[in-house]
Amino acid sequence: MQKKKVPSMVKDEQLIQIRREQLIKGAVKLFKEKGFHRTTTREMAKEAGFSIGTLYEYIGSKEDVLYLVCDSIYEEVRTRLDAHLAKNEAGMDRLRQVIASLFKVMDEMQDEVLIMYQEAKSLPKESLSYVLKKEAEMTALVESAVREASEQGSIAPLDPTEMEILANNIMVAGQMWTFRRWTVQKACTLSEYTAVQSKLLLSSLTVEAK
Amino acid sequence: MQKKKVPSMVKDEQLIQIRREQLIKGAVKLFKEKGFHRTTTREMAKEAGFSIGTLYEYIGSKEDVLYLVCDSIYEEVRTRLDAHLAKNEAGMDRLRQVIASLFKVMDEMQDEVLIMYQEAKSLPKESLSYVLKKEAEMTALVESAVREASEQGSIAPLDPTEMEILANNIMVAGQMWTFRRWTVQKACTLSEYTAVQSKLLLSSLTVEAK
Amino acid sequence: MQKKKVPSMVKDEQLIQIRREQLIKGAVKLFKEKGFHRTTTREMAKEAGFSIGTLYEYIGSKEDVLYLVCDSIYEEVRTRLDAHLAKNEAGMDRLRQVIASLFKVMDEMQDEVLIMYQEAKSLPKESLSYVLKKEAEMTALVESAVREASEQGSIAPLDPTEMEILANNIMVAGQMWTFRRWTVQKACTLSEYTAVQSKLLLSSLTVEAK
Amino acid sequence: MQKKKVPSMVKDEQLIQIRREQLIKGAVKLFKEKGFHRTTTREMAKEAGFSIGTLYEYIGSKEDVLYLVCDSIYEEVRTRLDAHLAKNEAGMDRLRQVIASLFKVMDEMQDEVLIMYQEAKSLPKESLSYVLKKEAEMTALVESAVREASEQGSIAPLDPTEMEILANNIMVAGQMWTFRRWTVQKACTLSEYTAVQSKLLLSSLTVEAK
DNA sequence: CATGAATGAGACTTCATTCAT
DNA sequence: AATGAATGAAGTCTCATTCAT
Repeated sequence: MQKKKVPSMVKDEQLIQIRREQLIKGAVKLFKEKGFHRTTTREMAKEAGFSIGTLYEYIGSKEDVLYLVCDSIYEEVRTRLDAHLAKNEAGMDRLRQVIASLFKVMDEMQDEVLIMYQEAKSLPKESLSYVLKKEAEMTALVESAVREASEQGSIAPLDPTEMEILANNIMVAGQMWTFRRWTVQKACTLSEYTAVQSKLLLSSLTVEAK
Repeated sequence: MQKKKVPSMVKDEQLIQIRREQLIKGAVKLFKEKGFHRTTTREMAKEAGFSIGTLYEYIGSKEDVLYLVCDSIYEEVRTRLDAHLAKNEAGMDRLRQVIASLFKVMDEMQDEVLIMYQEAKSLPKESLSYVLKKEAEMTALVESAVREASEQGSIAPLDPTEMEILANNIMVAGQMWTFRRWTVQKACTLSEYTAVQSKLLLSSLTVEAK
Repeated sequence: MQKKKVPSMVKDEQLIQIRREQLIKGAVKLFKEKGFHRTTTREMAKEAGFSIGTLYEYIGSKEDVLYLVCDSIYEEVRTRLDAHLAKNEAGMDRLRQVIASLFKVMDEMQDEVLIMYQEAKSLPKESLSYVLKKEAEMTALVESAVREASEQGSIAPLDPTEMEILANNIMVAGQMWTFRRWTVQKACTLSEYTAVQSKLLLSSLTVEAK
Repeated sequence: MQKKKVPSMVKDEQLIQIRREQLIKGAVKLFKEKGFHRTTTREMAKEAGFSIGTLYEYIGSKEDVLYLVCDSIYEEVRTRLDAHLAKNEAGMDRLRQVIASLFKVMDEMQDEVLIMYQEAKSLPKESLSYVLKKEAEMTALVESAVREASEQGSIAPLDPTEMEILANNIMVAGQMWTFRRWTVQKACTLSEYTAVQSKLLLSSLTVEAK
């Protein structure tokens, strides 16, 4: 569950950071095109702009690249989400804001999100746990917004299980925008999608004015 | 978009059927454990109970096995779903029945469903289209139940986009039961899950008695 | 050096003959198209009109087919050559007749001759010896015609080595018509070729009238 | 018809040259023993002194080795022939020199020549065309010597078709020394062979003093 | 630190041959 | 005598990883 330490032969921490950023950027591009398994280490090195030998100065195995990519994607998602959620609202408004932000971020990072959900399963067990934990943290964030809204809501409040499932529904609705894109992005724009999902998902928490 | 014809050197159609069933059964087990890419053709043959030479009497390439597996899973899902939906109800009851049945089938076929959603992307383009089409058919089935319920409902009816997205939400809620199992199956049983999701997903179509 | 006995599980000698003729005919067609090594036993069986199991009732190994084919071709070449040489001439006329007949047969059996010269090397040693012996017999036939002509000639006779080489030159001239066809058949017709080669090859035995 | 570019993963052009020379040398030895089809890529690598992985750093496919071998043989034949033909003679002497040189080279490179004539047919079409073109160039060289001799000759000159066929006869006589070696090398030494063939092949261009 | 040539295990696939029916 | 499904050795080629320079 710990942040896994990816081994490197290089001492200079700053250089490691730079090289890994290059690496991740190239790898995302390649994984997007052909998936993790069909991408070779040589291709990764080339796309990153260095040699295969150098690649192995900064990672221990091919799987490390996948871990680096997944970790970086989650980090980025969190960063962006936090940025969107900077101004602190509360209750129902907060929840709507969370949904809108989540969807926005999912839209901005479509390719990365797709990679996460399609390739994470290839991570070694330990790395997978770590990534799943991060995902759980995000769900918890959503859930806490749900809880707040529920408590403040004008309707009979949801019980804990219901809140947990609703939080998951919201998360999945965000992911749906990318992994069912062929259907859902043909039907509407992101803002329409956000509006409709807010209505559908939150109707158990609201009474619409007639 | 056509059902792809997987080539075989064997003439006896019935034998082909038998062997492919053995093959699919073994492959599902292996894919479940290690994924498609990490499973070798030899392992597939062995698990199915025949030699590598025999394997290639019944398929043209490794990818054909994945196609066979995906196709068979969808076929099975449809068959089971149709069986569950035999008795014809209507309106809101019908929709609740569709949801319950869908979730039931997803629960029964957890491993298979997981494989579908994780490996389908590795299918060659054409086969992928075919599989996506099958998935779209199922979504359409759900959507028609939504439409019926919406029209009969006591609340302001949903517009077409809303109905489409709701149908997708329902489909995804079914899949969630398997691919977020570590979260959601820890929180509740299938029947609880079904009850909660019915409430949450359908609240936009119902007014709960106070 | 003996005519090799190709093993068969079948008793009926007549049937063996029939099946092997079918087999040879099909094999010649296939070898012509793709060579011996690139032709599979399955293809041979199919082209011959029976199953792979039946094929192995009439031969012991794939190489046997090649032997059968080569043997049959030589047999055919000899038969045709003998037919052409039926009317007995003598001396120079005989030699000219031998050349013309040889070339004629080579022309008629181009594909077969090509196969012989390209695939014979793949025969097992023993079979190869046998085939080479047949070829040596034909060369001997030519050589004897050369000898006769030389003795009867109006010019200083050739010594034995010269005669042997001349005989080989004549044989090779016949084969050239097929295996250098892209050059030589573009330059002239068979009868022109025969005339020219007779002049060139036999000029050491003749004095042309001035 | 272009010189085909055989792909390599290695950048150092000089190293490519070295490794390919090792490869060709080993391959010639193996092809000599068992032919192209019966030689495995592993054997090639081993004989060349490196691993199978390294082999594929320097070629794209097994067929590339055959092409490399054939190309190299022709190159070598040409180089040697040109060396032999350095001193410029003319007319009949030139033609005799060409024949002697050709035969000499064929004798020196017996194994290689045999490979060329037995395996070239297995080259992919394009490579085959390229090799045939090289062979045509050599024939043209011979033909031009024939033409010169014919024009200078004391006898009625040959017409173009006759000259072309004579050139082919000379080429084939050279090849005969290797591919009918079991007959012809038993009968005489190379210098005897050269003398006899010069007499036989060129008698149409000369009048021998009595 | 960077490079890239070398390695070899192991992947997929073919196909000659057998043998029960 | 005919069939064709089954077999598995063996072939070609890939690619993650190492290590000398």
